[in-house]
Amino acid sequence: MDKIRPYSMALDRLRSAGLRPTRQRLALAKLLFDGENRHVTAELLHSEAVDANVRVSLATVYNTLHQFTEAGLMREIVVDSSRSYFDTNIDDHHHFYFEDSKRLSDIADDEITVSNLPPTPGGAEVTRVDVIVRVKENNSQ
Amino acid sequence: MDKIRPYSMALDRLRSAGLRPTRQRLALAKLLFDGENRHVTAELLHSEAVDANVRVSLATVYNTLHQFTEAGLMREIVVDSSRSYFDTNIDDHHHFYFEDSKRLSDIADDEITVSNLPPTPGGAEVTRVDVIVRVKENNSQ
DNA sequence: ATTAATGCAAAATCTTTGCACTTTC
DNA sequence: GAAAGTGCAAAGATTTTGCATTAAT
Repeated sequence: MDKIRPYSMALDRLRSAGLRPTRQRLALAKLLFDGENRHVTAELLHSEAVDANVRVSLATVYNTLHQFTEAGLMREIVVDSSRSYFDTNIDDHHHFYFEDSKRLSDIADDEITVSNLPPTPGGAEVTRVDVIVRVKENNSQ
Repeated sequence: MDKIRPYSMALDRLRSAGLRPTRQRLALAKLLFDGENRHVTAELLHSEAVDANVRVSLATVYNTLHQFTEAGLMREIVVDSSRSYFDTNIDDHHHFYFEDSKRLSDIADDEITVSNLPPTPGGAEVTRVDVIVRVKENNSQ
């Protein structure tokens, strides 16, 4: 009884986010939330779905990623102006961005220190602080 | 003889970057580098050029911004996946991003402290560390 | 004259939309 | 069966490209 039950995990997650558990959403949630945290583009997730024999259109993948993000199940990371990344890790954290392979990896919040933030102009409210460490693999490629 | 000579400033800047000082590049350099540091999109710079009666196409503005960036005269800031921003400030620094007005403002390097950076995976070389403080004006708009 | 830059329109991305069809509740 | 979600193709938006023309050295 202590076995992981991924299907119902995804189901519960959708239910508590107020999203109808349709076949497409369940399949995408399974790809996204079963296992480790991940960083995906719409294109990547769509091709994974197709590979897994899930019939879903790219437009629906876009919609779904935005719905998951709005529902607080994921967040969007902006590192490359030509494509959007979505992260299943919604805890406070930061990123390495590998410019060659165009991949992301997490930096936990306690692995980095940002201090001395100046006051925001006009007392604007801080939505989020993103630290992006851009790196380049200087070996291959 | 201590007067500012913006035209030749732009000229010298282009010359030392190895870029031919064409009419379009000179005009754009003038818009960009005369005065305070600025953050521009291609669209914005193009419309400023048109307003200033400079005949230049949007494609050339894109090309020019990229050439200036490659030459180290500017740098690109990624904060919004739907548009590219270019910054005339090439010193180490960070940014506030106003999500409502879609505008940027600089945070000088010494106004913020990033410490305890973890080692890069595989010893990859750090290209740049970007801190983006996303803010929302909670008054108007 | 040679070489580089420009303009234009067309193509290439990536992302969103409109609407008929399908699925969930 | 009412309401919400999906697919598809088409439209949008931003950025890039190809090539003939123009300008800089």
